[in-house]
Amino acid sequence: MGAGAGAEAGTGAGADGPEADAPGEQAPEGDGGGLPDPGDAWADVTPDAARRLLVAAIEAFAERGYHATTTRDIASRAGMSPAALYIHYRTKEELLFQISKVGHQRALALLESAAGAGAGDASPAERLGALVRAFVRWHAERHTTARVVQYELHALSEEHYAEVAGLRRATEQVVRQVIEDGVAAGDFDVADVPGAALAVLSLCIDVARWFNVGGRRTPEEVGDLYADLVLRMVRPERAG
Amino acid sequence: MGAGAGAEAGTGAGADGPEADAPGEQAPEGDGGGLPDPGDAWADVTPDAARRLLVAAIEAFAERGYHATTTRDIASRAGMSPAALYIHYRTKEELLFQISKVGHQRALALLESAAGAGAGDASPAERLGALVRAFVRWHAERHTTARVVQYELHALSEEHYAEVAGLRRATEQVVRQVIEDGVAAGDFDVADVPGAALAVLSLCIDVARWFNVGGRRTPEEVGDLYADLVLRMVRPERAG
DNA sequence: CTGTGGGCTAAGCGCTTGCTCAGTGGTGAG
DNA sequence: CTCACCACTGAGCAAGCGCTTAGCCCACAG
Repeated sequence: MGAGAGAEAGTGAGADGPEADAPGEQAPEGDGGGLPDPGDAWADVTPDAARRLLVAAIEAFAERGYHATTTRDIASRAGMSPAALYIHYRTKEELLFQISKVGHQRALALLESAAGAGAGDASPAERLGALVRAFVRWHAERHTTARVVQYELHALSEEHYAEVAGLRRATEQVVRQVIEDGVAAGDFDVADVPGAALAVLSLCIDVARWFNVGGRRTPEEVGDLYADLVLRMVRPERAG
Repeated sequence: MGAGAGAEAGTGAGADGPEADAPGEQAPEGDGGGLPDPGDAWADVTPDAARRLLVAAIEAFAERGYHATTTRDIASRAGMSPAALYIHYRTKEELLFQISKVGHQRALALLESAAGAGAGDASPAERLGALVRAFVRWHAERHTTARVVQYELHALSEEHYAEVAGLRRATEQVVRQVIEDGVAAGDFDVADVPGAALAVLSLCIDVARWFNVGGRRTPEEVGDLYADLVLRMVRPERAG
């Protein structure tokens, strides 16, 4: 549903907005509500209690980090007793894995769809622009989920990490391919394709770190800005 | 006992190296050795025991995160009993604050020196290139420290965070100023200066997340690559 | 009505956490 | 030598952790 208040702020690198940051309370919650992140995005998770726990975990992990979040914290955010968590998830780590796996899958699907948009007729520049716009918007709009997805990897078990790492490699491959297509078509001038792909992904991912709903840019604005910057990075110096 | 083997691994967005990720061993270690990160960089911290604890904490926080690191872990890496930590630091959080504060101060000093290099005669493009090269190299070479500096902010107390946030704002201001100078001189074509500054900083900072010593690029190579990409982002489309 | 099944809770187990404190051992002044 | 000094240790405390268990409640089948 989009429309949220979006924008940014962060303090990230020094951020943008006033100095709005601090662990926030946020989530107005509720059906008609505003915040677009976890609420409706996980509507397909059933049963209801499992979804509430998942959403609560996303918010807690994003705010405090996995290790600083207790199972009691998650359960109480979901309005349940601590023991209820273990009816739906075997361990706290499995909760994180679910969030991470599904989050990565959705981000990858989004990227593939944007990169392949109008497969036959879209130019590499259009495809790269669409890809960046989509990926940035995802990291901004869903920055609560994205923070868990991008910054809590180290807390996964070895096997779970390996599974997620595969999705991450696929993600990078999509970006690399679009840039390679542009180079092959003569539309891009890029000496180091893997390096450029790395930079593009890095730029998009880092949005999750600094983006703040109270800031001055909407997810759409950041997406447009970044798509422009990325296209400048890869275009030949003298446009032709 | 100097350098413990430290460090970790990337996979960031898909990282760099082959697929080298997973908690890695690497660090050549030793006094004459290779790893440049914490060892000699904190040589001015005294007494000796306080420095060993600080270096141990940097490595542990970078590998596992602040909350997943125990005081016993830090102490044993430093070759001491858990109680010894409290002779030199009041709390575990104060240890983090020392690392974060000094790390931010050094990064800022580095940036200011690079941005002001040859103050009078260097062009904005040269200054921006030098700035990016220096900042990226710092995040790559000192990526263990940089990871703590950039990704453990949330674990600071409110007052300590506020102090560090001031340093971060100053950091952003340096980048913004160089870009503004370039725009004023007609050397850069940037519609949104704060937005471009944000992107530049974001790109540099994220290096700490994905950089891996076992990867295929040296800090210098990444610095050169990124300086080139950033200059393309801000240069007028038809170079003049 | 009785009986069954499963989502859920109160209580709590075993363990680890950050941190403390009485005491030890080595060093340097007198 | 004695003695104060202090970095440091061994032992351990209170609190909080992830997770388990026994049993409650209530919808639903018969």
